[in-house]
Amino acid sequence: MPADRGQAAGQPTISEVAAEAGVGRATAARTLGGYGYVSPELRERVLAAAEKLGYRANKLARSMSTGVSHTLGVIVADIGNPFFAGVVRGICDTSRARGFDTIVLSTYEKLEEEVAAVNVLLDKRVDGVILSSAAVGKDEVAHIRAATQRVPVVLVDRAVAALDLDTVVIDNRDAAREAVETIIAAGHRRIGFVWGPPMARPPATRRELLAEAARNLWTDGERLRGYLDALDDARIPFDPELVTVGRKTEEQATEEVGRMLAMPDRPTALFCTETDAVTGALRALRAAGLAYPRDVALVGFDDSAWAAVMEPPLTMIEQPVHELGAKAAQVLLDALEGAEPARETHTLRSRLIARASV
Amino acid sequence: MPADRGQAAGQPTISEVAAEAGVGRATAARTLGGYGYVSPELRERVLAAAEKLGYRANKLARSMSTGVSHTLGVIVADIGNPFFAGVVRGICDTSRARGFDTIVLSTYEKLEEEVAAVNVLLDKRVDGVILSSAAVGKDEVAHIRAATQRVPVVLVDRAVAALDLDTVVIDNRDAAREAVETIIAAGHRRIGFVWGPPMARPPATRRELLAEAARNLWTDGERLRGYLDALDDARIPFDPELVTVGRKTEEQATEEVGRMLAMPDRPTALFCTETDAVTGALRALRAAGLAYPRDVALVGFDDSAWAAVMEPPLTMIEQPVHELGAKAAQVLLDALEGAEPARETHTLRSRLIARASV
DNA sequence: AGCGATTCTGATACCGGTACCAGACCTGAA
DNA sequence: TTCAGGTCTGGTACCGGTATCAGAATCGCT
Repeated sequence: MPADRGQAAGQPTISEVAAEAGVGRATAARTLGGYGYVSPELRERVLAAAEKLGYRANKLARSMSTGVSHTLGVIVADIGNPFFAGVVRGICDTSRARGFDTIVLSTYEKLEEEVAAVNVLLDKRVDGVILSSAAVGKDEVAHIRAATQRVPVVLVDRAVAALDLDTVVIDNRDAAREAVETIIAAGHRRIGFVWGPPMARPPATRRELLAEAARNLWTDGERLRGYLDALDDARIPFDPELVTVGRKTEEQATEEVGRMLAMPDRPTALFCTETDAVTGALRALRAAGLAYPRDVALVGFDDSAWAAVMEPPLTMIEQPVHELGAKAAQVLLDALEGAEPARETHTLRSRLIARASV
Repeated sequence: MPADRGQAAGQPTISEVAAEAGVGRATAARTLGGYGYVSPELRERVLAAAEKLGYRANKLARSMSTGVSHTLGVIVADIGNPFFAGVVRGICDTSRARGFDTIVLSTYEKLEEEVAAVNVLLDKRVDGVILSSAAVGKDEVAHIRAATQRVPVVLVDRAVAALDLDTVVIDNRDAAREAVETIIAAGHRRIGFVWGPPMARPPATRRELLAEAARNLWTDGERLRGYLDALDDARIPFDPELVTVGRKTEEQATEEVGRMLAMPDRPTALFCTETDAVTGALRALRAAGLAYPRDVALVGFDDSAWAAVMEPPLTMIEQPVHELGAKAAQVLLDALEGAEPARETHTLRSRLIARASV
């Protein structure tokens, strides 16, 4: 006799329900699965039996049989980042509303974790994948390409140039330009850029910087371009000394901003491309005995409750995180329902919340 | 001929690998599954065939057959809360290290979502569940009890009195007492408590407040008790007017703190039990034209980068979020590996980070 | 050489669902 | 009465793995 492997204590199966109701297995399955013909009378009997036994369909078995799991896979760079937490919530809300579960995986910005995550999702036979990838170059997208051959994939927050996929992003470049324009309008001409693409040393030229940007995260590149756009429009020369260098950590931001602040012609304004860059900059400001907006103006990405309660409150860029996730889920779900994949980029608008830091 | 349901484009199965290698299905399965006997020669052939076809085991099918999914289910109250994000990371890190995947679900503090989440996880046949529940009373734990009959369940962050389960929490009561003691040591005697259990109106008595607390989230109750402990030790009479009332939102905190601040004998210190309570209090302070620590001292739960960069920096309680998750995962995994469930409560220590707000 | 033990293989029956299909039963029209 | 057609049921073959087991091949030992 085979052991009762695969059967947790007393999980009733459809066969048991059928036996209890005194009908065939197929009939019970049709009733419980909600497909095919079944007379009201038998239906009633089956339902009663299922109720009595506390039957719950084994979704694993169902997925096996149908090949559909009604589950979306989500891979984000860092679930601990409120930005992604918001995006995930948007995804969950809309997919839930359309009858799909979600499995969320976080890569903590590591490409190898991302590859592993894709495999986990594929192994679990999710129906589709939403991904904010750390991949950039052609040689880093093999796992994504492999995934697209199995299930629809939509990119969120970060476009990947090497890939032609449905993508949902915000207007990073415009948002950055608007922020820097605001700074310029307040009379500043020496504007530091905190958290560009990580480089070993300051770029020698603007060209070198852009080349490096192209080899890094799409969002960073876009925000950098927006910064340069604003500088160009105002005919402010680009100074390579005014962009941070090195790894993207709060500590590094503190250090680099400290370096800028120590320059004889130090920046009078700082544009921070992420929330950790803001806190890092703030630390540097304090260390240098400087205050905003008096000594230096400050604008950053990713608004939060904290930014609003700072004294003075911070001018920040608010991203439509929930909509970003919702839209991504919608695009994916539509594709799953047979809509022709348009492979287009959906760009959502962010918003500059002017407060008192510039 | 049956349609090719269940089979995504070109996913090779074990049968195809077996055919390609010219061996029986069972032999291929043994090789790829890593169990049973198989000669080096055939093993080599099978491996080569699998490689050639790009075979990946269907974990769904495997789970069906073995009844084990190597997946942990995690249900937290709000993944958007950095506290829980940290806990989740702790869980993921350790379960990953021990060969388990995790499925994370967020209930956004709604009990019905929690019930649904439990069902989703059970339907997906996870091997165990880690849960920070919003349930309190005996009548709210049916879903948890049902889950425990199928798989091991460990509670994290929030104990549930009605349940006898393995539980991993922090020393909320002690932490709160220590924080309030610090405030008292600085000479304060009128100390507001921001974000107690939600009540319609201020409690008439201390007894009523405690009764209400018992009907609410465990953490809130513990923190409240710690507050009262410190008051008692210092022989400071309890004033019901000094605890906030109403729903637990940042707005409500702002409003209630505003009310306190308008009192003739207003509090000279505020103890905030959660991060949103801190930002809410800060808003109220600003609205009242008051500054900390000059006019009122401030201590709050859940340290963050922002708290450190505030001017002046905030004294906060830091919770060991990562350890909390890691420990919970460890306890669950041990139970899964057959360790006798001890059904004990593991209490982790938090830490008061003294900065400049008191 | 004979024979039991050991090594190894591949049928085959599961797991718990879904899908197909043959056929029973019941109509109603010719 | 017969038969075409519809309604409804349950047997059975899947899905892609794992587990059992009978038996073939090989081996060592007397």
